[in-house]
Amino acid sequence: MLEKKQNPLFVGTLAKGLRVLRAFDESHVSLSLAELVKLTGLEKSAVQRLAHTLHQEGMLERDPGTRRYRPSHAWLELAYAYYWSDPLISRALPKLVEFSRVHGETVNLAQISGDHIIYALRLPNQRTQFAASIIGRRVAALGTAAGRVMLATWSAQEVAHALESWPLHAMTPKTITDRAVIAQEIAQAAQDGYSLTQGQMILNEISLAVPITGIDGRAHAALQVAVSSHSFDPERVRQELLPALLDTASGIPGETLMQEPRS
Amino acid sequence: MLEKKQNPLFVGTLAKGLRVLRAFDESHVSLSLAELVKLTGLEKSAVQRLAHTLHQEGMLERDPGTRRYRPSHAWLELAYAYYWSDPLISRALPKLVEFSRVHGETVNLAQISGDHIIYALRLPNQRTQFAASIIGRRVAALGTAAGRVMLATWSAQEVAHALESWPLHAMTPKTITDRAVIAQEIAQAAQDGYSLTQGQMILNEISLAVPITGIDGRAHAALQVAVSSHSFDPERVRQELLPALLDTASGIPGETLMQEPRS
DNA sequence: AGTTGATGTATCATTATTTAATACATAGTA
DNA sequence: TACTATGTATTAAATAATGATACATCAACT
Repeated sequence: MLEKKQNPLFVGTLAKGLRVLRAFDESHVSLSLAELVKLTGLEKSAVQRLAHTLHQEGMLERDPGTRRYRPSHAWLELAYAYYWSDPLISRALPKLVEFSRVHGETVNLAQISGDHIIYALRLPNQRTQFAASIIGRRVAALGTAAGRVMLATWSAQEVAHALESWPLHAMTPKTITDRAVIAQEIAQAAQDGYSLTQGQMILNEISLAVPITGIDGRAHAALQVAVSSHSFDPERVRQELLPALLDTASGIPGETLMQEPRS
Repeated sequence: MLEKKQNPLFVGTLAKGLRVLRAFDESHVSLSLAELVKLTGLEKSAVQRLAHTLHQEGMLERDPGTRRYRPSHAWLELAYAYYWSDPLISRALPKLVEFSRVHGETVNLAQISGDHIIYALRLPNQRTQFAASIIGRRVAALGTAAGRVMLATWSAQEVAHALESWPLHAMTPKTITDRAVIAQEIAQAAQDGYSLTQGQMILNEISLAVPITGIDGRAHAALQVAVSSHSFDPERVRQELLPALLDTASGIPGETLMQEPRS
């Protein structure tokens, strides 16, 4: 039915079901059948059946009154399984907790995910925007200190490729959209071993990121602290937070050397 | 192919795909094709196709060397969508952050989910077990202070039903498995407005929970603090933490009165 | 009240898709 | 080298998903 022919191993029905799940996001917190039809582009009958099945299987809640579908607790259980599956998480979490406890500032673990970063762990400390406090958020990597400091550990070709092809979205009036400037920032981060941004995601926010590097020196994750520019200026961040953050990051091995044994 | 006949709206293929996803948990962090076959009970060919599709669609990572499948970052994105969809989360989060900042102790938001509780928000402060620090964990409700204090706001019939039919698993040598004793605890919690347990989930841990009640007085969520019995005794918890926790919980409305508008 | 339009629900013949068996490929072990 | 377990590829067969359609329900408007 769809124009795109695939490998015979491809199960279209499952892919469609996933499209229904992924229709939910921060601007679509609950969806009616008709809305699902619009968002997924699937047939009304198909959405009816898929949503029914997802509901039966406990993946979607349904409001009996409005008949709208919502994500279920199962979506949090999946995150739980993810956390166990990613070996970096268990190594990083205690260090983040310790940093948060000592410094009382917001600290995050970001991982590269294609051309975005995703926040895998967040320990919010100050009042901040909701989106900036919850895990799973994806942001264009080039626009973040975390993304830049990871790129700073990569090869020149990889950086060049990222600079010309990765997306970049203006989030605040101060967001840098000039890729040449970002190239500079990455080069600077490569020298300094950290990246610091101001007001890129949220106004009046200073963000400091350091890489979590593996044995080959390449980073796929970064530690990041976010502070308000009302309480900090960049210099104070460098003096008070940077050494501790570097220290914390160095205590987190960036790579696993062995595979999991059979279960 | 399965013996169970369903509503014609039920799409079996999608349900099978979900079974593959749900095969991953804390003791199955990565799975080979053969292991997926065992765990899901599906045909090898089916698993081959479903896993292939989930991989194509970005729901499963695959190690090119070992050919084992793992959860992908998409699992965290789903949690992100969940957080936006549940209106309690955005109301509770800033209060939890504030509590955590002021008291420096671990605080959680638990929600009832069938006969289990699920930890929807966690702000760990002290070093503690990994499982106790990450969101999405489900625990038998009767065995937790949070579950008991929620039940304490329910009707006598509901409590009776829960006491006789809900599961209960011994996690530590001190775990109470006598349902009569738990009945007592619930009755006590109904009087006190809080529930306090010691060493039920983790030895040397004291857990204090208070309900988040809606206008009808029934709770579907609870705030819970966990402290080490090395630093606290129950009396000190009651004196130092309980008033603040009650205060925090009372600042979180437990129910929404209006529905979301169309998108 | 009655009409209209939008949404959710139910049914069913058609056929495209999944199925499950099998054969082949590859890798690790004895 | 042979053996076993695991992953991959290819089919014919028929099951199970499809999508069109009809019906039901509800809200808004005249």
